[in-house]
Amino acid sequence: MSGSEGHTDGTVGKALDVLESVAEFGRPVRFSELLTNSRWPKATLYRLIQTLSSQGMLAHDKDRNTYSLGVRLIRLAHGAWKQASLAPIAQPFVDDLSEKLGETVHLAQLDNGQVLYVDKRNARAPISMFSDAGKVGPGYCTGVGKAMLAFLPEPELTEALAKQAYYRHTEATLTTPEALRAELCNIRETGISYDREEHEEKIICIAAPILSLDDRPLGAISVTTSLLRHSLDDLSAFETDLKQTAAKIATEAQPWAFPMQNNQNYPSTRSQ
Amino acid sequence: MSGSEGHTDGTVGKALDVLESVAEFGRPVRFSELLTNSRWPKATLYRLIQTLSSQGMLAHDKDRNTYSLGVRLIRLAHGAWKQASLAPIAQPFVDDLSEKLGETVHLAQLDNGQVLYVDKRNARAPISMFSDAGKVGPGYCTGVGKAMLAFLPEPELTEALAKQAYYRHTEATLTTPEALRAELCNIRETGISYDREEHEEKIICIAAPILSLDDRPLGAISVTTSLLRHSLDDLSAFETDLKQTAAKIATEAQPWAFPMQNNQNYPSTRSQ
DNA sequence: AACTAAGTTTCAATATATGAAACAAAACTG
DNA sequence: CAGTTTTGTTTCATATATTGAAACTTAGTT
Repeated sequence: MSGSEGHTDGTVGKALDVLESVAEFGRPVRFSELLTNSRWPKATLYRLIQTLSSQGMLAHDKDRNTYSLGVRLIRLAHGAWKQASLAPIAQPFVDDLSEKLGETVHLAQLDNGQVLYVDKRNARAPISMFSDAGKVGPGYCTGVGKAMLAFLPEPELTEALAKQAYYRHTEATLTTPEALRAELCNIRETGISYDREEHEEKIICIAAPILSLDDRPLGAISVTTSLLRHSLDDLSAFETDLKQTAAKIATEAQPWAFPMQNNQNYPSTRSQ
Repeated sequence: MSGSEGHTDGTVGKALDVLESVAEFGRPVRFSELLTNSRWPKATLYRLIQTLSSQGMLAHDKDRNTYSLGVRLIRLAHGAWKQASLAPIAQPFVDDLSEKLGETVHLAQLDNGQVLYVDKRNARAPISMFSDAGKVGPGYCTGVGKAMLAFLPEPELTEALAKQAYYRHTEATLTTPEALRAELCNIRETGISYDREEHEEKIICIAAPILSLDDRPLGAISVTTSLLRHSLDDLSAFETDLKQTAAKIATEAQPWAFPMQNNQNYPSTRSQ
């Protein structure tokens, strides 16, 4: 129910929107379920679904008459992850950092005002693949989100700020664009962003942006921990390592000349 | 250059085809490069690319005028991975198996006649996310591929066999549909499939299909090793564990009633 | 068997995509 | 730095694909 409903980009836009609805359900879904939530009439939706199924973007379960996201997406995403995400480049540096600090490390990028996690290392335990990469989170109340927003140049920043949900997750959540803007200003000066239980009780994090030569945010990297184990002051001890890692990734990323994930204005899914 | 060129599924099909071409390049690509490999005239391709970019499926680098796959795909794929892949369900079992055997374990599904890896555990070393999941491999010369093909019911099998590249990777590669059919017949009887250096010299593997109640292949799981460390005979010692793991995953997957990845007939990318 | 809901097909009206060709803007070239 | 080539963008009449109300079929209920 958020976002600018705007542009449909013809049939393709509609088809992608359908894909997004199926994704939102998070489970195999029936035609009629999609229909109730759909902006398009029965026949239109029906044909879109047929097309997507025949294309392998949706998988149709004949027995139950349900649709899920198709595995073709996984194949395509692998390509996206390799060519348009910082993850493959950042991998060794993220490894080093997580090993040195022994805490959970996140690597994220901006996607349409939201945070998209592209890599992660858990405190211990090797983690398994897609379960974490590909996840989305809010921009306005996460360490990585604020770190990237803080360095977004003006036209885009306003757009991104307008897309935030400003839902009060905790006492500490910043719930107005004004409060957020002030915080971002501060972050831009220090080059470091904190999440002070703004997204989840007892969970804190320190994050640094990964910046291009012209100071545009390519991504962000963060160290997350729990108040049960560390205080905010403890986190600040990670600042130097974090900034160094971010700098290394930025250097490495520069030659590859990263595609700015700009100008995207597809109807966003829920964003809290 | 392969596959059935056939169905375009209107604009949506064309757009997805463009996406696929960008994926095939594996690097940021210019409009003109896409144009040379494109079946559509300039203006058409141009508008498709514009639409895809505005939708976040492609990322446009203004400076270099190149296009890459967009991060939106990663978000969508996360959904696909969670709802349409065996990976989340199989995770604990794959963990157990890889820990017990100390060898590389692959979890795969069929996608349009090809093998799509949806999870992986390395012999040691925690591996990072998308770097492995999302990869594709050939069906006709991998352990998991043959394990799944062997249990494909007739109409689909013929279709799948027709999509194989039959490229001779090694001496041992089966390079004709006939030879493959014979091998599949054998696999169906034993319930176990071997890769005897058919894809890569010195690399061998043992695989078992993960079957639904009506014996359709939901996926396959394999243990891979090198001839430098193990013989084919050694591998057969893993048979019991492998089959048990496959059975456990199948049981767990049943209630979720898996979307059969059927009837897909989108123009396949290169398939060797 | 009668009823209801879910899924599929039809078809004329309409919106959309098409693509040849003209145009504009970069990128070379001498 | 004018001239030339290549690459990228726009135009517009035409062809085509999409639309959606309604009819229809099939599956599920009572």
